[in-house]
Amino acid sequence: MPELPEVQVVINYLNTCVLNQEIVAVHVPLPKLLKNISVVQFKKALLHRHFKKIYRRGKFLLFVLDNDKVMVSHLRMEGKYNYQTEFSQDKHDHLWWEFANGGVLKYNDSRQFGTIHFYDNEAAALASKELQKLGVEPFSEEFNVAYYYPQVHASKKPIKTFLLDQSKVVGIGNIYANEICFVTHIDPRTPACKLKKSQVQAIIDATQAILKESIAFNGTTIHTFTFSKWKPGSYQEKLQIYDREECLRCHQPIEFFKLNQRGTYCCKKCQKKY
DNA sequence: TTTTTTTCCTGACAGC
DNA sequence: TGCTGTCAGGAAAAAA
Repeated sequence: MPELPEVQVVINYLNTCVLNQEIVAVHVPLPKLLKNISVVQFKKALLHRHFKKIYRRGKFLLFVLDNDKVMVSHLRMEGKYNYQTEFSQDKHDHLWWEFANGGVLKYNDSRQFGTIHFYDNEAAALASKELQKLGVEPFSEEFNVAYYYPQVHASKKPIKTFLLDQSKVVGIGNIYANEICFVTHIDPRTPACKLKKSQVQAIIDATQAILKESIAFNGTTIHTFTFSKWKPGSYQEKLQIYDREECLRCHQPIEFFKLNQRGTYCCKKCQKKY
């Protein structure tokens, strides 16, 4: 389940293998993946072009073509990219590009939740319905107390749910939201508005530290599918509370419950509710 | 307006 | 073995 670190790792990977290669064929066996363009138009738009720049905004991947048009991909739950030097089709490969050098980039998505949009240029992509409402990047200078605290203070949502809100700060998903609450000793159910400025600062610091460290470990891989050629990350070994039964700090059993339909972990002793 | 619930989808797994 | 039910979760849409 890709959150910001996983998407960044994918971006780094794609930049090593598919940049500046001429696309000679496009296959889309699952047309519903394409949200605002037909299969015919999509193929026509990509044929004989190449990707000149690949980067991310939040959890969205932007593939900029040499004619400035942009493909925007969101992996949602299980989407993944695999590059192969020789083509072999795996189960759930829903889209792939063949390059002039013989390489193939495949998009694989067992749950079919991922989306692909297509825009005339970067400005149009960034102004689109999906990207336009995104909040600040967690590694940017804009992600600071002056920006975040007033919004946290104005919300009655549980803090963990608030952290997942991509219109405030992008990139945090369920796993890292759990980790951030644990590291900052805050019960995930605490209403956001109850938190002090110093705690919001601690959340900002923890968010940046955790996401950064996870990228260094190639992200978190919770579900590994045998058909995937994608090299899994190893940050799951560093997770302090997600998927654990006993607290690393105090060895008490960790409480597990659903908070707004999301699996939530909390150590009653180490995390305080306000 | 803000927050919560439902929906999308398939594979893994538990229980019978 | 094989069926049924439940769960996982990002984000849009619908409901409260």
